[in-house]
Amino acid sequence: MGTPDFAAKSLEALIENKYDVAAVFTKADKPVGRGMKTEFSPVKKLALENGINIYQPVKLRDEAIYDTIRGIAPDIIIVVAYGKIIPPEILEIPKYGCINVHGSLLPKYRGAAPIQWSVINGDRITGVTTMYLSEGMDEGDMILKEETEIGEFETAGELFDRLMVMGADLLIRTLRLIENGTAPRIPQDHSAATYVKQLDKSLCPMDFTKAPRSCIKQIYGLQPWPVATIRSRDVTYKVWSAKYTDTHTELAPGTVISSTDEGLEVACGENGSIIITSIQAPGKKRMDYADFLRGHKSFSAGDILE
RNA sequence: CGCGGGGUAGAGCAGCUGGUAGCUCGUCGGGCUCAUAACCCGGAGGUCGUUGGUUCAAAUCCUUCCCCCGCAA
Repeated sequence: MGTPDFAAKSLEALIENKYDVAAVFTKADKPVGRGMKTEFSPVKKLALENGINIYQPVKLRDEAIYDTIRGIAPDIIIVVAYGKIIPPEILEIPKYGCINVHGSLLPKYRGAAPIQWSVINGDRITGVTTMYLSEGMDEGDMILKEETEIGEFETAGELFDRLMVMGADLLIRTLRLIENGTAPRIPQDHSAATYVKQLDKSLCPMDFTKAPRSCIKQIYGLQPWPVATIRSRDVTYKVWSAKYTDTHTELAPGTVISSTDEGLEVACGENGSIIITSIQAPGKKRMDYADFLRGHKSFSAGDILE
């Protein structure tokens, strides 16, 4: 059961490793994207290509669904980013239970957007965890974990792509342990749990009162969506990349220090600054700051970014 | 038919109440200078996304299609 790319990668691994995928559950198709065209989810596309039965129930908490799943009689149910809560009645059906692949080192970052938050918060290490599903949100016993370092300028999207590969690999290793009956059940330390919420645009405006590293991490953690922004003279610009500086300034956070081909240097918290090197104006595409300067009324030193 | 913005020299933009195109940077040549990414002079470089139409005349007005971007999901 799953929906986006992250889940499709795991499904792909199952297929490549000759696991018998009896059925796939994915969210109902709905209009998406420009023009509101209806696109199939990545998981559905992959399932179609491989001739796997597809189910797209609107709600799972339904006796008819339970019967359907009992009819399929799965040995195990694998849930990856399905986007729905699995009712306890379903958890009881497979003899080996239900397992999940999560994009963080549990119990840290339970919830919706663990990968993005690990970047935004400036973590240096993150990873993926496989676990048994329980009734609580990401509270089940853990099976395997794998760690990885987060690059200083790695975007959440890039990390996402790496973790979905790691996750798929970890899933296969987890299944092998379960098949051998040697899979551990490691209870989570619930007192150490943290929860993260889905990202939204309220996180976008740059908060220059924070330290330079936090500013940098805000920029890279919000990619590819929803993307950090700055605002000046009633125009909002997306900020795509930035670098550190060795500047020490007394200027108020958000003040433009300089605007050159090198980039837009802005004062941050802790008397530091960052230099924005890639930006996007409304209706335009992303461009290097030097290119942006050619045809736009640029920012000037002393401007205060909102 | 979900809403909206845009496709003009290598790059970024202006022109768009119609008269065969301009700015900044880059590039080439020359000059100035101890010197320079500075300054001055000059040159090259454009099927104005595509199709058809209106007109004496269209980048500018109408039309077909393609592509990019934002919102919304």
